[in-house]
Amino acid sequence: MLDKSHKHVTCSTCGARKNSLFANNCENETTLVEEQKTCAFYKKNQPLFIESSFPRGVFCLNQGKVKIFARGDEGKEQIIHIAKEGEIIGFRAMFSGEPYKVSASTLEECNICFIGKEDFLNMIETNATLRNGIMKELSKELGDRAVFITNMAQKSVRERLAFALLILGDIYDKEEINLTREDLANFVGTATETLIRLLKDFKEEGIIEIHTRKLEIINKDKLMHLAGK
Amino acid sequence: MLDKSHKHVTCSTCGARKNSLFANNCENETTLVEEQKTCAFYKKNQPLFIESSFPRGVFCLNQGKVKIFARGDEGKEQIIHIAKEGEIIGFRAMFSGEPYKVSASTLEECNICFIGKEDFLNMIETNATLRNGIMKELSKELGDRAVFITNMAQKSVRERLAFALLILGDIYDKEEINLTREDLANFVGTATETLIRLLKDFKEEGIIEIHTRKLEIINKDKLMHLAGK
DNA sequence: CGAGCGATTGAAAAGACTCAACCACCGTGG
DNA sequence: CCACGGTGGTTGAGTCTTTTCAATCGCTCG
Repeated sequence: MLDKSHKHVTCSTCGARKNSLFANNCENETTLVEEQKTCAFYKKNQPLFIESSFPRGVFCLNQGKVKIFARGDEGKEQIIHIAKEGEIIGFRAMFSGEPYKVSASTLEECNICFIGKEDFLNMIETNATLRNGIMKELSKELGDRAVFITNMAQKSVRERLAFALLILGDIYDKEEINLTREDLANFVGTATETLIRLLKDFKEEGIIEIHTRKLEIINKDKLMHLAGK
Repeated sequence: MLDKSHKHVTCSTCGARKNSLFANNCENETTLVEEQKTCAFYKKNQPLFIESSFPRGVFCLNQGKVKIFARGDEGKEQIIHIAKEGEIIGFRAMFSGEPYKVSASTLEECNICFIGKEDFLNMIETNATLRNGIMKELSKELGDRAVFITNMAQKSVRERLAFALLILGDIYDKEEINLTREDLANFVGTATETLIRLLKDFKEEGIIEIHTRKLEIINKDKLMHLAGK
């Protein structure tokens, strides 16, 4: 549980920054960000931004998990990515000149800082290291999404679930995976019922443990094999 | 048919450049590119680069169409994008530091120029307009791929085919769509047989005309409706 | 003219989805 | 403290889309 009273995060002492694109900022750059940002506590299931609206800045995730998702024609969510501590969220739309093509929403209680568009773009313009980091990140994600598309198109739901659990295992690291069945289904790209049946199979095969809603990966090797790696 | 003897393209007179990210280059920048690039004629079905190899530079498509695809575990291609005249190909891997996650291969006879990695990265570093164009492009594609993923996960094959044909209609512009059934199936993300059956349906519904291998879109409105737009 | 690849068709099987019902846990308010 | 309502989780049955496999066709190129 987060300390809800502590809503202000200081960049210079921010633990999440070490793993972020701001990691290589020097001291006066950090101070600059510190002055420009605002900071807020988010409850579970609160939106950061919504598809088709226009971006006003970027979000810096200090604590918690955030889902990035698009909505299909019937309104069903497709989760594209789950962001964890240290990630900067929403910078894509800073450059594209388009409205957001995805939405972002907290999966749990979060501490999130905000940097305005102007400030962020200025930083990009003047700080080559940061800029290169951003370009690298954009590029990496683009590659990841090519793989994601291919998985969606060619793998069975069972294989995709295995793949998804591996990704989630990394994201949740030492914690247990903690998502609603619906969110997990929307990440895998399947119906909730199908997902539940497959989880049961995985459990019976000794691949995962199910602790009510939380999932624990028992046999990572088997998962990797299933995912086709 | 291309004039195969004319293998050299001059940037300053290159028609494709007008629609490219190099469009805003000033004269001496254009001269610079001109000096650095090499130029080649490609036959049909020739690879530009292959997944998991390391990038040596970027490709500038002067004439023709190029498919960008990933391979699934069984080797089946998933076409992610089809590039046309004016597009710069392979710059993602310039920044990511990773090997290519996709392959590129010509779909027809092409004229393609090549700019080495060093030269390209220098240009990016010094030319802010070009750089911003690249960042914008990376961002746009990232957004497009979120939509692509969602379509794959949620739409039926029929809907995806409609969607694909609309995209192809734009890419082939005034020409007729000219792909093997297999390539089209690998773009839509389905089996070749399924694709063929659906094409037949579309034809019977007066949506497309089939001229042996080439396809002509007759009723774009109906397609848009089918694609769920 | 024949080989071979790409295109097409049919039939059967499999995977996944939908719908409907039911359960279980949790927080709320009486 | 307990009944209530609601959300999220689970199960079963039936249906439908899509895939797979096998066979045939037909054009094009050498």
